[in-house]
Amino acid sequence: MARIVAERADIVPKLGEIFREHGFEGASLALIGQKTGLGKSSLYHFFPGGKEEMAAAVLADIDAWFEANVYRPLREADDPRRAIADMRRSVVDYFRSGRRVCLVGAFALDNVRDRFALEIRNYFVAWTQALGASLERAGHDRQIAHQRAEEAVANIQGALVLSRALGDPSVFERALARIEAQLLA
Amino acid sequence: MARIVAERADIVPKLGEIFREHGFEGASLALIGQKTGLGKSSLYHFFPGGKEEMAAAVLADIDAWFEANVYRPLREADDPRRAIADMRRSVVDYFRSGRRVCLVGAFALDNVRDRFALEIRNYFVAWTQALGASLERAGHDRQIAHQRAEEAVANIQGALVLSRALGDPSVFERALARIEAQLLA
DNA sequence: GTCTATATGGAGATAGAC
DNA sequence: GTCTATCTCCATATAGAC
Repeated sequence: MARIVAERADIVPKLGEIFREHGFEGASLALIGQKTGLGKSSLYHFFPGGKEEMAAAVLADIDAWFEANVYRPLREADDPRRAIADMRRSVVDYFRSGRRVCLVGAFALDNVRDRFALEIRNYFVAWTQALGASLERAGHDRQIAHQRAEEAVANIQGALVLSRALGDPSVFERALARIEAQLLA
Repeated sequence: MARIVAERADIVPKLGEIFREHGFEGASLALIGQKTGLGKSSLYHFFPGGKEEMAAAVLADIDAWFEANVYRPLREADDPRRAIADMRRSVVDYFRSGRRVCLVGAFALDNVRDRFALEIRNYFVAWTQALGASLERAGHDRQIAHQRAEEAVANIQGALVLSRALGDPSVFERALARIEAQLLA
């Protein structure tokens, strides 16, 4: 099972952290090599497409994580209100109370936005639709459910921006408490 | 008055647009030279500190604009509720219904965040305090006013992220209508 | 799969003439 | 204040041995 040699699957999460901390352009191959402990040759062995392929792999990894841990629970849970409360916990945890940046949100504001426009779009569409489905099953009108979901997803991003700008994780936690309350109201 | 030769004051707004569109690292000196019509020498004549000084000048310019057009009206207007409605209009206009990125928010998520940590922080603190002052004068408890202001400022950033990610300005406009309604409620 | 060495381009920045 | 020419450095990416 566990091998000494590197595998793509081991590297991708590390790449994610590096991109989160330094951004796409700020994550030089030298830095990536340093942080992953891999030489450039190894990196190109795993990702022949270079940095762009690395970022794409990270985005796919993020998508898979949210699909399994956020979207699907929202869509399929027996109790939609409980699923929303679970979402809050997952999200606060995932973003480390706002200390961790949302890579997709950061990409959306960044120079790379055009290169990953589809992935960025899909992330937010999927989240909004899954949350909308939960709200609908919780008894809301379809239109209202979608509106509220969109609002919540946007507000989470806003909380990430502000809490990072102020260097204050409590901003994020308070915001997520409010967002959950609004969703459950 | 109006001279042919370039002045710092003429260049800074252009720099702002370039940084908004391409990010700090994506705005190469070659690109800046191209878009401003100035050679590198001229740019270094105006900004001996290079790109960092350019970005600092842009942030100072943004701060001055918000101070004059947003913060001061919020603090000093006779009718605080009217000031909040004016803020919404100013903000929708300024961000071109979400088509224009908030440079400060983008910097907050970017690699350059540490270099401009103070300016980024001040932007959001000033906005939150000015809006909080308006809400207080509108009759809210000090604590509540601050909370609501922080929430609104964060939500505006979230609206910018989402509307850009979806490529849909209507997301931004709807969000700002909601935000205004929540502030005036 | 990982190493060392290297190609090549573009980045930020500067010098000095005009 | 703006030009042309140039410096230096580091970026991404590749080649080929092991």
